[in-house]
Amino acid sequence: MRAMSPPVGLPVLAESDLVRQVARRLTDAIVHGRLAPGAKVAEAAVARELGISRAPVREAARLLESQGLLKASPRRGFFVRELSAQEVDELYDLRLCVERHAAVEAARRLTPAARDGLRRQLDLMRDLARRDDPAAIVEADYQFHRLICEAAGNGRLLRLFDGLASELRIVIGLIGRLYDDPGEIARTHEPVLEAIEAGHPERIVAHVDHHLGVARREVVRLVQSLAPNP
Amino acid sequence: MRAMSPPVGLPVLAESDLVRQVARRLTDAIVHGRLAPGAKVAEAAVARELGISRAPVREAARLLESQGLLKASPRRGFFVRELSAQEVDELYDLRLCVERHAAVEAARRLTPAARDGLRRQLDLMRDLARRDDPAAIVEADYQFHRLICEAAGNGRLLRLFDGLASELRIVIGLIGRLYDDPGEIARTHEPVLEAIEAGHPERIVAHVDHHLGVARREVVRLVQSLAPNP
DNA sequence: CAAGCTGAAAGTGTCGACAATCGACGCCTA
DNA sequence: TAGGCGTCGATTGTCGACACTTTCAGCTTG
Repeated sequence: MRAMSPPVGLPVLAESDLVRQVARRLTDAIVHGRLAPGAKVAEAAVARELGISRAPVREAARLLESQGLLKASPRRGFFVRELSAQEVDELYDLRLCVERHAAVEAARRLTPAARDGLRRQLDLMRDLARRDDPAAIVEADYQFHRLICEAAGNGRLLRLFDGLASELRIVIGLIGRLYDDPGEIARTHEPVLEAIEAGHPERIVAHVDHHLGVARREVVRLVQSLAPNP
Repeated sequence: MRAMSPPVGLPVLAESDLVRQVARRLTDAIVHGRLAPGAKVAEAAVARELGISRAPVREAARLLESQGLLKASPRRGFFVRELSAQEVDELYDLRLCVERHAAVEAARRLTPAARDGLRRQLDLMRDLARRDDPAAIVEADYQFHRLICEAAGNGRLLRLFDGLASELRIVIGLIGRLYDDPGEIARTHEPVLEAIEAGHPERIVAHVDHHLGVARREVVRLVQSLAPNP
């Protein structure tokens, strides 16, 4: 039942729940850019590399397809999703929609613990900005937004945010350095948190809009510069 | 540049993709109540019934799991998702968030064609209300909201709406008769469309809020009355 | 009579195999 | 030399098989 052939290289996966593990590994490879957009994900190759059979790989691929990380082309296989500038724009449109709501809700039911978590995350970002570690900053940025969604107290909203964010990571992981001035991130996040703490819905929406608007323009522009062909 | 042979080769050959077909059948069975919430979906049984092997069934089940229609329990199989009143509430929260945005965007870029489509859909609902066909009314209701999301011109938003709606269908299909007064549906939709045509964001949001708020309370109440036991 | 144990049946997780299909390469034809 | 056609290898879609788990009915026991 276990793979008998001695596969070289990668550690053989533990049994059961292979699907989730494969999905995690593939996701990781995609958001970290080891699998570039458009790259083919051959089931046989993945299976060989992990020392398992193709069945779990196929199921994991379906999972990632439904999350928008892979694209299935019948009879041809799975490919890492390619995001056009317009699709990135659409994604940010939804993020705006979702995060406005999340921030307002988070303000309505802000617990001291959630507030502290957000403050700590902001401090962390300021710290990372000083050290100039682009990857860590992007991660911390993501976590800050995620904490807001978490504080909104709607589990499904959080899942939705994760889905949008993971799709965006396809391109963001590629970009590497998202902002020219790392310190800018902390500065644009701060008013968002302040507005949440103050609890003024209009100010919250305004600041979220501004912050995401800046990020959106940046990412869209970078995506366009990456793929300038029609 | 090469000249592609047939400029319009519309009929893509029937994808021999069993997975999609199985997914469609299972989805159908769930939203039409033939598979009740909590029911076990045994792959072997489904495969036997359809005369195919288990592999495509498993993949289809994963697909539906990611859509929230099924729930996977490791080593035990797949079960039709059970929605608590709170989860339904959360779903409506997201619908509110998404449909507000969709309606405002739809108003911003309303084409005559989209406007006509919405008007026709409203007429259809009025018609169905007179005939008192609950299932058809629910379907027409769904289509009206979907048209608004379509008019918003964001493909991903539409997919998101479809996801939320299909989850809600688990319970709505169960309820059967959603409103006591069928004519009420048309009446609560009308101001939404009018606000969209008028193009006043605040009025749009207000009417969407009101309409969905009514529906939400109704569905949540019915779900609670259906499953008040632990 | 209820509770716990036992064993078999059913079902899942995974595997290797096989036919159908796709893409690429090279050959033939103008 | 450019373009179309057939063949070959590689990959996908699907299948049946097997070991391990879970479930459940029937039996034993307190």
